[in-house]
Amino acid sequence: MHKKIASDAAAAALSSTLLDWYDAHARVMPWRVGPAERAAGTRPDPYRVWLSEVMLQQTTVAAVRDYFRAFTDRWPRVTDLAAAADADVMAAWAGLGYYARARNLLKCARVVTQDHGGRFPDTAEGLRALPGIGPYTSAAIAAIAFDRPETVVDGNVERVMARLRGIETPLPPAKPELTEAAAALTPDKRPGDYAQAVMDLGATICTPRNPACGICPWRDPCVARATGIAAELPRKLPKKPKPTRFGLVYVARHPDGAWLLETRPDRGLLGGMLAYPSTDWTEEAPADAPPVAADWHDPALEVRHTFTHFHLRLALRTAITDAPPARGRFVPRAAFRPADLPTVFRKAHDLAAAHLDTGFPSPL
DNA sequence: CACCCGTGGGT
DNA sequence: TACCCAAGGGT
Repeated sequence: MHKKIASDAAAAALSSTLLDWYDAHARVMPWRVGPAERAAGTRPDPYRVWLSEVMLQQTTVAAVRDYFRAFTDRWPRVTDLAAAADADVMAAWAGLGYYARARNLLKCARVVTQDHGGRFPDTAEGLRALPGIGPYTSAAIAAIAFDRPETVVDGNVERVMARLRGIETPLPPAKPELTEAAAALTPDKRPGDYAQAVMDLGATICTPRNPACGICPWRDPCVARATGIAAELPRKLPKKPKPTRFGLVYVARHPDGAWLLETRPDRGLLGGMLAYPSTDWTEEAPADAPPVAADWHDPALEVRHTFTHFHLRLALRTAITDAPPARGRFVPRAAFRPADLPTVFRKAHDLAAAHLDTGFPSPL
């Protein structure tokens, strides 16, 4: 995308300083090639770079680690992932959030396998055409896996550039300006290490709240540090308040112990995920709409959960019935793992399971 | 372009 | 508690 590279001595000195810092402080991560391996000529595996970058979208390193290991243990190559069942991949992603990423991950693996012979395109443009790969991820894979001098711009880079250059334009309007600042510093040597260096800097030193300017490799050239406003940058436009929505969630068990579950439609919130049947989630309390005929109980318990753009309060309903469900299917106890549910439904499960174990007249 | 789309940790 | 934040992409 952004092919402009460091063109003057000052920019080259800045990127060189940061690469020196990176060589001394790079964090160890499961998807990174260590210095010894790199010295031996080992290149990063594009599949692992891609998988880690998609998992890391809007997500912390700590949250990703175990998922990355689980995925690469189970599906070591992109062709293995392409051959996986949709439900297995969605279940393995459960809890990580932004489930469209998992749907696009699988689409992408299948396109790479079927249309590209199992090999990822080695340019940002080629990568950008794949499902779930946008401006950031295409540049990151091209730089890290294929040594292309692409400019990688994520939230860390935006924050670091705003401070380094003292850019006070608020986000998101500042995006083009910050991207230009980042492009002017991108080196043509070791662009992948440089990209990871800026992101590591943002994650460990140039942090959102209390930046550790005293130990920053860029403390001397940093404009915001000089003017004392580092912690205030980048400025951001105010956000819209989150409304609260309400709904009912139905947890039914068959006398044989099976749970009544459904797979949500591919599009929209929690798309493609395993779930308990529920009403629509609306700002006015919705009407009761049980998925199966039963003597439904109201345990007076509520699940509270906050999504990206609204708060949710779900009233719990429980039942035990062997009636044929109008919606969803009974999943045998042995075939159901609560960890396969997205978090809001895992909360509902935990609440219902505790209730069914104690206060509910259950034959189970 | 504005909006939609999760989650867990930090303050 | 309530808010902020994270290695964004799709529509």
